[in-house]
Amino acid sequence: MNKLNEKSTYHHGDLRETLLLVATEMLQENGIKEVSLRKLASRVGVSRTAPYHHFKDKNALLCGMAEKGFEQLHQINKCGYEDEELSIREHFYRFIHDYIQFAHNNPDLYELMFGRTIWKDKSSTQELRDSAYPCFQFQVAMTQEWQKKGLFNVDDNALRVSQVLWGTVHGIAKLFIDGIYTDNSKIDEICDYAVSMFLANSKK
Amino acid sequence: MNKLNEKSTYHHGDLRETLLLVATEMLQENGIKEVSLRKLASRVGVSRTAPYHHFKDKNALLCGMAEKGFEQLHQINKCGYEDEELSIREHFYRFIHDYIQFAHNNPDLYELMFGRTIWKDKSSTQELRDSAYPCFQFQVAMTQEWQKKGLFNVDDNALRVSQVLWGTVHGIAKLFIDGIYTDNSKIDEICDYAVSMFLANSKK
DNA sequence: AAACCAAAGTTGACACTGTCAAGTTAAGAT
DNA sequence: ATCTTAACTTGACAGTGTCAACTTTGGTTT
Repeated sequence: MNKLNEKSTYHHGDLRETLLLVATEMLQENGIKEVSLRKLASRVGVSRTAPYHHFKDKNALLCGMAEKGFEQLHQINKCGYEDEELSIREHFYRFIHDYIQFAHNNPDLYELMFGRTIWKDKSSTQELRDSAYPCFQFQVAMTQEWQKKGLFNVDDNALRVSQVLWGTVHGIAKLFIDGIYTDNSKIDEICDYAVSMFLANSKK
Repeated sequence: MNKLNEKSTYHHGDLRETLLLVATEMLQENGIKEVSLRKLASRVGVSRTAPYHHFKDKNALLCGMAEKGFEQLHQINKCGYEDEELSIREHFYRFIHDYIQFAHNNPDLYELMFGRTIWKDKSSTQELRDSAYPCFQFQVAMTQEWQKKGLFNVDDNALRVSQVLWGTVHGIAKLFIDGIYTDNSKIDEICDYAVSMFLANSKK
């Protein structure tokens, strides 16, 4: 377990974390298609099947990577929300911009986090859900807070507002990172329009 | 070339179409992960590499499948739009509902049509683009028409309105079919809310 | 009618993938 | 000093996409 003494190569010491790290590197460099357990293992300098002592299968590894992604995104949301310099309206702006920016900066990770591969067929691990749900819930809580403060109609169901809101942000993000909206220079402009649309009849 | 005389088995006669058809069946049955060229070929009753005479590679086959999907979706949009019984507002309702319904009915096909696999890295075929772009453009044209008729603010950039609108619809659809929004019974409710949100300060 | 060509379909081969079973190493507890 | 057990390795298997070389066939040209 000595990271300093590098002599003992048989036991890696911190393989699980290293695998997650390097796999995420590979994901960002060449996309999900190039993330194979064998290439990963060889790049980390370990045998083909070593990862199986830390992850049940490839799906579990992918879930682990997505998990870290949700922690990042959650952190970004928190930071924006806790910035006391901003008005409510600015908080809302910032949420949308930061969210889409995150997706744009980490397209393959974002794809992984929200993609079918991980979520359908109940193939998500418990750990993934434990990291993703609080992130989702934080977004609902923020929306609720904004609603209370007059940004949205208080009569509307808060969950629905938040679902439509997240849908919009998620949809725009995906259309960009999947290469269907191709003009990246227009991201901010589209974000701005989305914001103004949501706040069209807000009193604040 | 005789479909009736089934004796000559060497030449299939209509392999390209059959491959697209059966591949799409496989997609709907067991998801993209179970669509392999070899299983497809064997199911069609042809050798492993026969498909290569009709599609450059697997990607081209997938593009071909998506192509058909866009034709379907385009048709659905047209049908809804050309229904003369409906008011403008109802047309708008119908577009959103039909769109999300299509995605919900064909989750894997929808995933394929709009996913990274096909669009990123310029890996889309010319034929796919020729079938997808008119479909996208029709949606922009509809939005423009609605804008003219007073559903949206005429001062806003029509392309932006349409991009945000499509983003919302696409995002909600994806969150459902990817298994992140899990309560399918709430689809209509969310659609309704999205519609009312977009038309909050419409004059019509 | 004979010869020919190009399209359509075949088999063999290769490198790559995820994953299992069985064996090896070594770190830490008794 | 011994033992347990987690971490790691090698060998093996079935499955994948795709290439090259070969065979069959239908239609066109002489």
